[in-house]
Amino acid sequence: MFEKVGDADFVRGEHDVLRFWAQQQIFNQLRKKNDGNPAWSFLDGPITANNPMGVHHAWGRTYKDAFQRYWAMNGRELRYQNGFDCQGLWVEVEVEKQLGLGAKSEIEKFGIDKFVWECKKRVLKYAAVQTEQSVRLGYWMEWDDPSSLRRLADAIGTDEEIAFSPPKKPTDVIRAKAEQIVERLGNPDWGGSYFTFSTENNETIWTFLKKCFERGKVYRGHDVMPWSGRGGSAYSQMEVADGRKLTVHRALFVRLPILAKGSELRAKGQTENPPSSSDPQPLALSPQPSEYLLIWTTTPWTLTSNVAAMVNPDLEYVQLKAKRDGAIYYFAKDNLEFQRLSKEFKEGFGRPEWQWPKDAPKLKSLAQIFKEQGGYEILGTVFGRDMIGWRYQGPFDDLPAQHQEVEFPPESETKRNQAWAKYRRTAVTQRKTSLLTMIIRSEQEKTNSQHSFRQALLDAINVHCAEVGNAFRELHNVSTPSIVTAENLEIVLKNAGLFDHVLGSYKELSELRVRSENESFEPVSRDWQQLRDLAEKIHLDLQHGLRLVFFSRGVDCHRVIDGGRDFKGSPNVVAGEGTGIVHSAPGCGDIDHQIGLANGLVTIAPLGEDGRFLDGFGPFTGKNSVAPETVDLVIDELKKKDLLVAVEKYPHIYPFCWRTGDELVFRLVDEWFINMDWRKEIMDVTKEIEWLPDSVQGQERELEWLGNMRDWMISKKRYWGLALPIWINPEDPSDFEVMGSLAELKGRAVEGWEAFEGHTPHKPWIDAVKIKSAKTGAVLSRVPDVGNPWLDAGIVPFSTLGFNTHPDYWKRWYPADLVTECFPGQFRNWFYSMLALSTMMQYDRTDDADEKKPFKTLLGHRLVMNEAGKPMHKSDGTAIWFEEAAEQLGVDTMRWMYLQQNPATDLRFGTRHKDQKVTLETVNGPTDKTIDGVETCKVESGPADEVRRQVLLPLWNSYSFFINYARLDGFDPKTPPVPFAERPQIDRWILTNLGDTIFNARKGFETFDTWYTTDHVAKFIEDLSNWYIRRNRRRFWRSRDAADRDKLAAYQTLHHCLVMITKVIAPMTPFLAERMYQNLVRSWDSGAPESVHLCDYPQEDHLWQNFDLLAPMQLAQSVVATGHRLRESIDQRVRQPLSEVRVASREPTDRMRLKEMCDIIADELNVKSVVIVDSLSDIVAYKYRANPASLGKKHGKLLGKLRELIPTLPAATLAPLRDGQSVTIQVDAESIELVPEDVSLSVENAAGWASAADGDIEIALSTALTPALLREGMARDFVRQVQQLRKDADLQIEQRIRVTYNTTDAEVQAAITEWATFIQGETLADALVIGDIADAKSVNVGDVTVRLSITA
RNA sequence: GGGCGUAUAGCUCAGUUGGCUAGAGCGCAGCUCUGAUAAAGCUGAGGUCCGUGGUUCGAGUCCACGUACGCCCA
Repeated sequence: MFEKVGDADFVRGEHDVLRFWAQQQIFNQLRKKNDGNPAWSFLDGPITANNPMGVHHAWGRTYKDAFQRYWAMNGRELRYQNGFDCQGLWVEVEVEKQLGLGAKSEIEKFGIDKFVWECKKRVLKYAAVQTEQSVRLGYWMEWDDPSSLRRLADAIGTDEEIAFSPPKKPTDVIRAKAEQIVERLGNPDWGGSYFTFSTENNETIWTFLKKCFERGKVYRGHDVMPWSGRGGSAYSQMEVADGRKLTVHRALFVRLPILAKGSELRAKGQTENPPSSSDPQPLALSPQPSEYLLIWTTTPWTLTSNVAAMVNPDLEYVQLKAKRDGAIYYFAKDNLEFQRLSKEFKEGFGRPEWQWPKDAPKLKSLAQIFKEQGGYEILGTVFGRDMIGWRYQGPFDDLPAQHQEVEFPPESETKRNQAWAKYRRTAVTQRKTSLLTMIIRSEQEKTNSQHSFRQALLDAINVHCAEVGNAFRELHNVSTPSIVTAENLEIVLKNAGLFDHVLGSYKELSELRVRSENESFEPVSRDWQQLRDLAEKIHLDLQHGLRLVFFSRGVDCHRVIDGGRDFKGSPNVVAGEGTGIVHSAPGCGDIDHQIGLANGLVTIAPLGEDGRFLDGFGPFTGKNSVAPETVDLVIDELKKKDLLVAVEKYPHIYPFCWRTGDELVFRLVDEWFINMDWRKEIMDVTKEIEWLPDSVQGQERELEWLGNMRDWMISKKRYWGLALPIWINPEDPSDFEVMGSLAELKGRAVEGWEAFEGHTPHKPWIDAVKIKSAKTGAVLSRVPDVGNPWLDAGIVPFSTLGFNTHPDYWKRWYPADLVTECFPGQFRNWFYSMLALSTMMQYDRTDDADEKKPFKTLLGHRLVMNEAGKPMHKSDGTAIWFEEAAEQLGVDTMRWMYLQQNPATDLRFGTRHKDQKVTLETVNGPTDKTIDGVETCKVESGPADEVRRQVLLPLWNSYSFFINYARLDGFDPKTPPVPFAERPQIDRWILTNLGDTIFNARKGFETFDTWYTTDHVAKFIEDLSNWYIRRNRRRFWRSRDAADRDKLAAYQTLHHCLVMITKVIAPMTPFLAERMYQNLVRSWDSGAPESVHLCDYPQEDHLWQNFDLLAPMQLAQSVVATGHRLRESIDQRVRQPLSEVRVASREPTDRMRLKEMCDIIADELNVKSVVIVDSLSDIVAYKYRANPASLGKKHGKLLGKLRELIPTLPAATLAPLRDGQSVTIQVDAESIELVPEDVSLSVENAAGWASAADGDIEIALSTALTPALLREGMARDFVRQVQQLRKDADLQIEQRIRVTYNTTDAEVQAAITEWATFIQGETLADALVIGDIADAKSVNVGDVTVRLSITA
C-alpha cells in the first residue's frame, strides 16, 4: 500500500534514488530492454577532463540526459557514450603547475616521456571526478568505474599489470599494462567514455590529415602570430581573446629621415652606379636630414626590424615645419589636432574594470607636442599616393640583421599570399605571355596589389642591378601603356646599352626562377634562349606554385608603401591614432607581414622562441623584447641618433598570455596549416543541418565564419597532444609526406619502429620512427609539433563510431541525430571542426553534402552567469562548483532550471557566497571541500527557489495530498476504473488537459524545445494543484463509503494524473519522478516496471485536444478571475455571499458551455445564482469603440474620424451590432456600413451591479446585500476563524472539538444560531456554546469582534 | 575600422502580415482565499517602446541617419 509522504526533502530523496538505481541496475535494465531497437544517435561533445565540473557544464549535460531518457522511454536504442577531451595545452599547463615546471626547457629536462605520463594521469583522475559528478546529476551514460580509472592513472608509466573490466562486459577481465588499456578506452567493444587521447582517435585524425595531404591541402607556412615567450608557444585568436588586458605602454614618436622623393629618385637613378651589396645605402642618395616621416609605435622593440613605412594613398598628409630645428615632418593632416583617446579618457575602455589608468596622463595632440617643442608652421599638404616610393633611412640600419639577405617570398608562402595567388591565376590564364611581360602589363590594371608587386619587382631588380631598374623605369615613362613585350623590352635594353649587362645580372640572380608558358615566345638571341632554358630547368610545377624568388635586405627595402586594404576593402592605414604613417615590420605584425609579402618586402624576424632578440641585433641580442629595459635601450639609441620626437604613456587593450600573464609578442613562426580553399564543400554540408535555436541564427553565423576563416593552423610547438603524422626531409622542406595510419607508418618505417612499438603514438616515442621519402629517397623525420586539439574533438563522429574499425557500426550510428553544446565559442571550435573533418573524410565517398553531415540537428545554448548576470570565475571565487549547487539546490531543481531556460539567453543561475562556508551532505557523506581542496560555500539562487516553489513543491504537495488521503481512506488503486464517460465533468476536464499536456510534452522533446515542454507541464501542475484538487477537496474527505462512485472517480482521476505526469517528467527530473513512481505504482503493483525510467513515455493522443472538454473550464476560469476582480472593485471578500452573477455571451456555444459550469462559478465566486444570458443590456450600458484592425483595412483614411465618432453615437444606433447585424452610419456625407467585428465593446456599471468584459464574455455581479446574505457571510467568517484555531492548535484532520464563543452583537449571534449546523459540520464541532474562556482569542466576524476558543 | 545582432516596466524578456488602452514572469505594495500546501490567487503602482527624421489614415513594428551595447572579423 502507499507509503506515508512527508516533506519533500528533495536532496535526500535524490540520494535515495541514486542508491536505488545502483542497487537495482536500472540503467542496465533499460539498455537491455531497448537493445536491438531502432537507434537514436546522440554524439557527446568531449568535456575537458582537466578540472572538476562547474554548474556551467551541467546545463548541456542536462539536455543530453533529458533527450536520451526521452528517446529511451520511446524504445530507442542509444549508445550512451560520454567523451573526455584529453590532449592539449590546457592539460600541460596544469601539469606544469603541479610539477613546478616553469618553462619548456624544464619540461625537456624533466623528460618528455614522464611529462606525457603525468598528463595522462591527470586526465584520468579528472575523468573519474567528472564521472562521479555526472552520476550525481543523474546523467545516464555508460560510465567507466571511477575507481578503475584511478587505478589506471596510478599505474601509468609502470610495467605493472592491471586488471580491467570493460563497462560493456563487466564480467570480462582484461590484464595488461595500464597504458595499453588506457589507449583503448571507449572502443566499441569495451564501451565506456571515449578519451580523445586514445590511439583510435589519434589514428583517425591521421586518416583525415592523409586525405588533406592527398588533396594537396597540407603545407608548412610562415605566419606572424601572437606568441608567449615563457610559454614558448603560438596562440590562436581564441586563446588571445581570453587574455586581453588594459595596459600602459610607452609609445614613441619617431622621425625617419627622408632620403629621396619620387622625382629625385628618377632623376638620380639615371646616373647611379650599381651599388655593391655591402653598401648600407643602396642608392647612395644623399640624405635630406631636414625632412622626416613621423611614425608612432606602441611596441618600440619592433623598430629594430623596421622595413617600410605604410601610408594610405587617399589620405592627406601635412608638411609641418618645426621651429625648433627647422625640420620638416610628414604625417596625416587629420592627426594634427586629433584628440586621441579622448572618449576612453572619460569613459574607459568598455569594461568597468578598464578605466583610464591613474598613472597615464591625458594624451597630447600632435599640435600640442610640436607647440611645446617650440612651435610649428604648416608648409603644405601632399596625398599619400604621392609619397609612395619615397625612400627613407631606417631607425636601426646599423644592426647586422638589417643587412642580412633574405629570400622573398619565403618558399612556404606561395599558397597563402593573396597577391601571389592572384598573380599565379593570371599566369595560368595568360599562357601566351611571358612572365616579364605580364608584370609590366599589369600596370594597366592599376590594382593596388599588382602595382605594389610590380614596384617590388622593380625595386628588387634595382637593388641588384640599377641599370635594369632604370631601363624599366624608362619604359614606364616613355611607353604609355602599350603592351610591352619581351621583344621590345630587349630593344629598349639594347638601345640603352644595357642588354648584355642585364643578362649578366640575370644569371647572377639564379634565384629568379621563371616559368615561361609562352609557346610563341621566340627568343631573338642566344642569351634569351639560355635564360629561358634556365627557367625551364628550374621551374616548379604549377601545382606547387609559380615562384619568383629573389633576395633582398631590410635596408634596401626602406620606402613608403601603400598600406593597402583588408579583404573587405577597408584601408589598413587610417588617420586618428598615431600619425597616419605606420612603421612596418613584417616580422613583428600580422598585417605588416601580409602587406610585406604583397610588396616584396623582406621579413626580419627578431625574436626567438623565448621572446628574446636573436643574434644580429647588436645591443639587443639576448634581451627580452617587452622588458622595460629594452624600451629604455630603444629610446637611448634613438636619442643618440636624434630620431626620437616624443615618448608618451599610452593605455590600450593588449593581449597577454592567459597562462603566464606575460605580454604577448607577435613573432614569425613556421607552422603547419591546412589550406581551407575547400570551404565551399563545408558550407554545403553546413546547410544540411538544422541549427537550433532559430533566433541565434547559428547556421548564418557558421556560414559567415566559414566564408571568412583563414587557413587552419594545426601545429603547436608543445609536447602533449596528437603527434602530427607529417614526416619531413630536414634538408628539403618541400619533401614531406603524411601517414594515414600506424600500419602505413610501420610499412614505411626504416628505423625506430622497435623503439616505438608498445607505446602510444605520442611524443617522445613516435619521434623515433623514420621513413624513406617516396619522392627523393631521403630519410624523413616526424615534425616535432603536436596537433591542434580541435582536431581531437572534431574527429569523434568517425573515431568513436569506428569508421576505420567497425564500418557497420559506423553506418548505423552516423550521422548523429543531435549534438548540443554551449554555442558562443563552438561555432569556431567543435562545430566547425566536426563539419570540416566530416567533409574531408568523405570527399572520396560521396558528392552529396547531405551524406557528409556529421549530425542532423545542433542545439546550442548560451552561458551560465551569476544571478546578477555577470560571468563567474574560478579565480575570484564566484564560480559555483557542481557539488555546491547539487547538494544545496537539488539536481532536479537545477535540471528544471536548465530545461526551462530559453537557450538563446544567458542563464542567471545563482550566486556563490565565498565568505559563507558550508558542509555539504552528499550521497557519500558530509564534505566541506571540493576535490581540489576548495572550501565549499553557500549558493543562493532565486531562479532555483522559484522552480521549487512554482513547480516541484506544488507537484509534491499534490502527490502527498493524494497519498495521505488515499491511505486514510483506504483507496484501492486496483479497483476497476470508473469509465471515463461516467466521471464528473471536472474529472474529464483534467484528464483531457493531461492528454493535451502529454502531447505538448512530446512535441517539445521532439523539436528539441524543452522550454516548450516545461511550460506546458508547469501549466498542468498548476491546473491540477490550484484548480482540480482545490475544487475537489471535499470529494476526497467525504465519509468512507465504498459505494461512492464519485469519490472513487476522484481518486482514480488524481492517481492517473499523478502517475502519468510522473512519467512525463521522468526525463527532466528523474529523481523526483522515481520517488513518486515507486510510491504511486510500485507500492501496490509489483508487475509494473521496476523504475519509471523503464516505462514507456505516455501517449494519450486519443484524448488530445478534446476542445469540448477543455473550453468550458477555460471559460469558467476566466469568468471566475473576472468575478474576483469585480469583487475586489466593490470591496467584497469572497466569504461574503452575493446573490447573483450574470454572464453574457453572444455566442450560443459559449452560453452552452458556461451553463455546464454554473455550479463551479457559483461556488468559486460565492454567489447564490449564476445566470447565463445573451446580453447584459438591461443592467449595463455599453460603450462602443472602433476596431482599427478591421476598419483600417476597409476605410483607411476615415479611421481617425470613425474612432472619434463611434463612441459618441447613441447606444441604440449601434445595438444591432451586438446581435450580429450590420449598421450604416454617416461619416462626412459618406455612408459607412459597420459589421460587428468593426467595433469593440466595453460595459459600464449600472446601479446595484458591478460589471466588466473579458473578451467576448460580459460579467455583472450583483452588489446588493440582504441581511440574510450578511448573516451567511458572518457564519462563514466564523467557520474560517475556528479553522484557523484548529490549524494553530495543530489538530488532526479528523479531531472533533468544542467551540466556545462570546459576542455582544445581536446580528452575529443571530447568524451563528441560524447557521449552527453548517458551522458544526464544517468545523467538526460537537458543541457550539456561548461563554468566555480566559485564553479565548479575539477575532473578527464581519465588522464585529468575537471572543473565540476551541477545546479538543 | 567593417559585418551581423540587440535596445520595450526596477530586473529578465514576449510583442505575429503595421491596427484596440503595449504584455508576461520576478521584485514591490495592497487585498483575498486556505481542514494538501512554508503554498496559492487577485489587484495596483511602475513605460520618452534608445534618439531624430521619413513612409502611412495609423509605427514598438517598415525605411534612413545617429547613439549605446554585444558578437564576429580586422
